[in-house]
Amino acid sequence: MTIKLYNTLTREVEPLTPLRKEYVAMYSCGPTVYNYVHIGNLRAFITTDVIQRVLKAIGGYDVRWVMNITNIDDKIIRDATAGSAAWLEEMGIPSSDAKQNLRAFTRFYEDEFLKDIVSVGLDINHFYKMPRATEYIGEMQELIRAITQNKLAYISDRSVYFDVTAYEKSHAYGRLFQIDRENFREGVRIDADEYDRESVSDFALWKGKKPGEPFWEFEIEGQQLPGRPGWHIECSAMSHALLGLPIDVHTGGVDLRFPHHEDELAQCCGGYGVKEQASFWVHNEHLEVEGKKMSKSLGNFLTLRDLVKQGIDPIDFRFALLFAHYRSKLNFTFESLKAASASRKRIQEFIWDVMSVSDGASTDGMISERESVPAASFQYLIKAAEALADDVHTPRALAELNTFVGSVSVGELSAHSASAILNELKIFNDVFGAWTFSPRTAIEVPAEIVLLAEKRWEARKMKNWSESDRLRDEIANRGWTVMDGKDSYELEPR
RNA sequence: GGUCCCGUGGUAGAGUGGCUAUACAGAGCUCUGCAAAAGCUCGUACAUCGGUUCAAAUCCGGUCGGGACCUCCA
Repeated sequence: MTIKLYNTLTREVEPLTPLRKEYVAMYSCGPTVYNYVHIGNLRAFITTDVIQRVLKAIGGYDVRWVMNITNIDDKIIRDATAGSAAWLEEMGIPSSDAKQNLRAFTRFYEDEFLKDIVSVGLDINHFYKMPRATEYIGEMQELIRAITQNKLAYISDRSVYFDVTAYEKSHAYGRLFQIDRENFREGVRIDADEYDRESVSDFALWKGKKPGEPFWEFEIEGQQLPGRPGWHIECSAMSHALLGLPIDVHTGGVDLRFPHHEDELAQCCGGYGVKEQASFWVHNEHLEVEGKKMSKSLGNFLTLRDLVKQGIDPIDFRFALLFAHYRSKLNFTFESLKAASASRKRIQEFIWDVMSVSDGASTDGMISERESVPAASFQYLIKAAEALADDVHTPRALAELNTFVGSVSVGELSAHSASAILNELKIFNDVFGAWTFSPRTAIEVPAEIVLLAEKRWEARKMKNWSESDRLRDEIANRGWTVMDGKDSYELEPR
């Protein structure tokens, strides 16, 4: 199925035609590892994961997906120094070597990041590469030299800056974001750092070292400029090094359109001489918490840890996000999370019910069984797939999927049809990553509960309703629900 | 100051000129000794004011409200 995506470059939903025969090349801006990621960050990673999965499961493509780890930047340097309040015991003892501290500090948060994305349903095996910025310093320096040779950069005060004015003479700048430079907001700090640049729109490609900071040697134009890379350069260099330019899809949060992506694009065009860095630029909207942007001062700043502490299953969080389109702002509330959780369980129960009818015939990955799915219901699955192909419209796909579930009477299903349905649902789960197709795990019931239940069953057989109800209440008080069947009962945790 | 987005039922969230999702919660019913689970049914929502139109939640304008971005925030 052809996949359509909204492209920030054209402001339109367009069909994706991969540039290469073998695979779709996709690059996603990853985390800056100086803290735990918050749930807003996670939306970006879950979105990009789902896009990647749609390309595979619905588009039928192979995908080479790269997500970078930014392990060098101003905030990291600020926090990763000896004596910093942000330094945690788990990171070990800070040394006098700035680079070593940087490494210990960033590896810690990198590991935490990986744990977090895995728990919200990302599969590390889906990544073609997860490059660390500091491992591509050489490639970045190459690119900076190329840009400088093309007269699109200048050296000032031992740093290197991209010259936007020069670039604009031969290229369009502001393709992803309309910039109104005449009306920069008054009072906002224009110069975010202490480096010298000729124009406020210029940005640093390379920042000269300051005392105590980690640095790399850099020779350019016959000068030695020890320092570190600017923020935007890493994504340009790594997407080029690992995937080759242009790539098919570049993703990130809306806030990255400018300046980060705009500058990335300019660096690629100005340095590598390509017309495009990516065919598609895809940006996810932000997540809000209780109707407000997440911020520490509002006290609505949440990490995955905060949710887990409240007993929330990270997969429920993932699922809750998919109830909204990735380009809409999403209002995260605990109530909607509960709704998503119940909704996810309902489909899980359906899957297990169908599994119990299925003949277990595995036709994994084959769609030849489709005719076995009741035709009236099957159309909903088609619609669900179409919704996913149409700019990854997960809420519409879920609506169709729910309608599908409601349209199937599991009891009337043949074993063969049940298997066919399972195969179809597996394809959707390749996108949603929200369900399991392993058998229901039996839950260990404590012996005392079993004893009470047995006593109750006896009482019930004797039609001693009052005793039976009393025992049920007692079992309920201990956290279990009894469900009576025809000639047996089941216990479930409440 | 500039640029832009949004306001849909109790909640979340689709729809973007007529057919009006979906989920959760809630109500009623069926089933059940009573329950639970499940199934069925239901609510008649589109900020507000005006305009365009045979017809507007959907297009246009005003108002009110919320939000984002404007140099290193996903």
